[in-house]
Amino acid sequence: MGSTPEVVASGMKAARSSFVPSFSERVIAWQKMSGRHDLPWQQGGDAYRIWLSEVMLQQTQVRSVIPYFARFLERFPTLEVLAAAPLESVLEQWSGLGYYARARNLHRCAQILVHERGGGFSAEPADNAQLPGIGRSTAAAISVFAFGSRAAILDGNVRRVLGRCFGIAGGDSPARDARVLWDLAESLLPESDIETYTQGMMDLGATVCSRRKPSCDTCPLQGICVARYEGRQTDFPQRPKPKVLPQRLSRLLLFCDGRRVLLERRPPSGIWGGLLSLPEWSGESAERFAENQGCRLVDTQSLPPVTHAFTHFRLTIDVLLCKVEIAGLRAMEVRWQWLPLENVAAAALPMPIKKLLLTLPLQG
DNA sequence: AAACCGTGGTT
DNA sequence: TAACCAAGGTT
Repeated sequence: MGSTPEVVASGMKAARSSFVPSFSERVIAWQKMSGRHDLPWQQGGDAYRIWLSEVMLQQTQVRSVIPYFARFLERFPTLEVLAAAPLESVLEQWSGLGYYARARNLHRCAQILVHERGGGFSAEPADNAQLPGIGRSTAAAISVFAFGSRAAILDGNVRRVLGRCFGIAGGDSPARDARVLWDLAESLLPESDIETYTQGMMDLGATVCSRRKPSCDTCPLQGICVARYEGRQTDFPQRPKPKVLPQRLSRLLLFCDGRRVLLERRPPSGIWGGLLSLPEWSGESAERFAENQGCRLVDTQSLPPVTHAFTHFRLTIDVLLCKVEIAGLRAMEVRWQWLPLENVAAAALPMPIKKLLLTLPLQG
């Protein structure tokens, strides 16, 4: 019984189409073979760990996050422990990781989940996107990895992969680009294997489809990528014009009696919001400042300026080191705190301040 | 819409 | 070394 030409033809057609993998099939196959599978938050990830990792990874590289992730989980093993902890201890664990609104939002989010939302996340991305610190992409990632929901992420990696593969360079309207990319991301979702696909898009962007030197020869999308076809990989995504960073100057006081340093709680919003730092000095006399803090000024010394680069400005820090004797414990406002030197490393301090205090010979 | 919000590593 | 870059969200 030979096959009819029609059967053969349709069979060939079916066979042929199965050998032209779809976008998602390419990503999934690549992920299984070449993606990352041993990141700490990929091991038996419950929603709490997945959420924590996604927030820590916002604008932050994997290598930087790994030690913070482990320490944070050791201190706050569960969502309930985190919700019950004081914000101060959360900021202590976050110290050095940057973008401290993430830590404040994380803490608030934990309390909302525990006290108002039945103790956990929803499988529905739109629900989770209502929570503080969780936008559309992070909400989708949580729903995908914790619940297997079918939702699209659009982080920097996915933007770059899609922008290159489909030749979306943008330009005049970032809002329109975002809408196009989100629609594209959703239209490409596979019917199954959503976790592998989502991790694959992230890993592809992080390893193969990198910003400067993409490894197109090992890319599963090399046959369908517009940017590669046109040799314009580095045109995607289009980068905004660099702006001249403003220069700011901050004058800080370092009061130390040989055993403790005087710190001031920063306002809850703005740069280093909610952290402890050295008190800002408006220029009044150091003697007067000392008097107000209930201590006697023994010696002062200007330290070499410290420079620090933020995303949107450069900061020069002038520090006046003041050796003091604490005269008496007067009632201070809660924002003031004498911190023992041995507690500096674990305190909720901005990194440049922590490094300064750990570098200086303040003992004795 | 655009500004704001950290830090460490790479080039 | 200065500039660039990295798993965004909020206001």
